Amino acid sequence: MPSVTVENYLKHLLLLAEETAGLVPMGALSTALAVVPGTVTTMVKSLAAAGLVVHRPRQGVKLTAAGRRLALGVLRKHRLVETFLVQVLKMHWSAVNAEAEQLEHAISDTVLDRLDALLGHPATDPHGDPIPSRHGKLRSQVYATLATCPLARPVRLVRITEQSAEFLQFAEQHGLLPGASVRVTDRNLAAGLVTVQRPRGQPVALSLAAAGRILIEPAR
Amino acid sequence: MPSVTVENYLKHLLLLAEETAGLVPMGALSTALAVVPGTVTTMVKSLAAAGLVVHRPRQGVKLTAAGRRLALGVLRKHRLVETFLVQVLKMHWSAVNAEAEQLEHAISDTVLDRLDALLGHPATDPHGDPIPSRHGKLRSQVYATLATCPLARPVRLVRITEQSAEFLQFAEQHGLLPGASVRVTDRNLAAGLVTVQRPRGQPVALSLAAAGRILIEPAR
DNA sequence: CCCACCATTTTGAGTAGTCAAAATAATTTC
DNA sequence: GAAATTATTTTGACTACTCAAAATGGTGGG
Ligand SMILES: [Mn+2]
Ligand SMILES: [Mn+2]
Ligand SMILES: [Mn+2]
Ligand SMILES: [Mn+2]
Repeated sequence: MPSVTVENYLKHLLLLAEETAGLVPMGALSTALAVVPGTVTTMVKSLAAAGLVVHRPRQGVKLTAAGRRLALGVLRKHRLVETFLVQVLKMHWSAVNAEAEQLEHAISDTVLDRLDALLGHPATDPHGDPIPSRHGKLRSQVYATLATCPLARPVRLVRITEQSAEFLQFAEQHGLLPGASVRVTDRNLAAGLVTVQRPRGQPVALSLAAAGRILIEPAR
Repeated sequence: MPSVTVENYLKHLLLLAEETAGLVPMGALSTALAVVPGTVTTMVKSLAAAGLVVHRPRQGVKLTAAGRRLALGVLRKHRLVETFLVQVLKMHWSAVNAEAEQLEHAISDTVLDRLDALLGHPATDPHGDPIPSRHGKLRSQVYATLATCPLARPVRLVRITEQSAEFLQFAEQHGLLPGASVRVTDRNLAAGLVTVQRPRGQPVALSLAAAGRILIEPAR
């Protein structure tokens, strides 16, 4: 069985691959895992020796099919656990990422299946992140974001890709939850500011970076 | 925070202390943890240096107050998780010990409290094992067992201290569950055999060793 | 009292993962 | 097209466990 460390490397590699074309740079992994770059080089070489990743020195890494399979398993655990924590234990969506970070390594496939059934086989977690299927299918649709969508048109939030507890608390406070319907009333590229209006409520100002992490689809 | 290894050493030390007078011999810990004796010596010395245990060379180990406090926390997690797995996820009581062995190290105190509330603050787990309170109180009553109770009198099973999946499956098949009411009809010390009769059903034969792991109280 | 046996400890070695700091390669900048 | 900057790799060292096998210490039988 892969160690907790290996599972974390593979899962983060999968997440980074989603937002990176081609190889994931070593530095990105190093940042995501909060370890020093040299450590990543060492670990990636051993993952490569185990056939879980391909390492192109000085260029980056990517998962092999075997590595991706393992990573999807961990990600499925992560997101189902998050869903459980919110729906059954009524925890706040800003707190569950940290919890799931540990639990994803401790849950057996048996427990996972039971959890999945208990929750009614959900397709997404509390943040709108898609949950990989039992057989490793991951619905990864490309969405527009609050940073790119047309102005004034009503849009529905489908997913928040920012994990930090502070941001999620802020978002919830302003009704920016998956399913909410809003309109972008202004986008000031110079100032890097996006203004969002929801049906009944004050307008909310977001940085362009934050807006880019809120995925949407046209409403109605 | 203590590592998974340290948590396991402390928890097993607590369990072994329950069935041992005085110091726990190094060999007992070595067996319980499935590591070689020399490893236990090394680890116990480092636990002693951390103030979690007292080590009397060539005699044994015991928990300090600090070590016991930590061990009770782990045991509480273990038993609440077992209860959750049986009551909410409907798993078999013979499967949950192995699952909880991992999860006990991955659950935060926050999640634990929610779980405890969801389950209605249970006093015992599915095996009848007492669950330590949030503040580290462990009800440890001394019970008779099927190996020691008077013959022919009705007794109620309160706790099964044997954890092996095979035994628990066997026990369940013969209705030997916490709460069940039975009578010991015969006890043959020479053959090491105990015969148990339950209200409607065939008599069951148990080894003396197995019978000693089924704790009871007088019924009615 | 001594020897044999058993539990425990010691010694030496290995694996997994990590960091700090120096070396190297690739990319920008001028 | 150097020189400077930045990313990555290498090197050397450390922590936390673990095992195999040899050494040691108690105990209990003769
Ligand atoms: Mn994790
Ligand atoms: Mn999520
Ligand atoms: Mn454990
Ligand atoms: Mn139990």
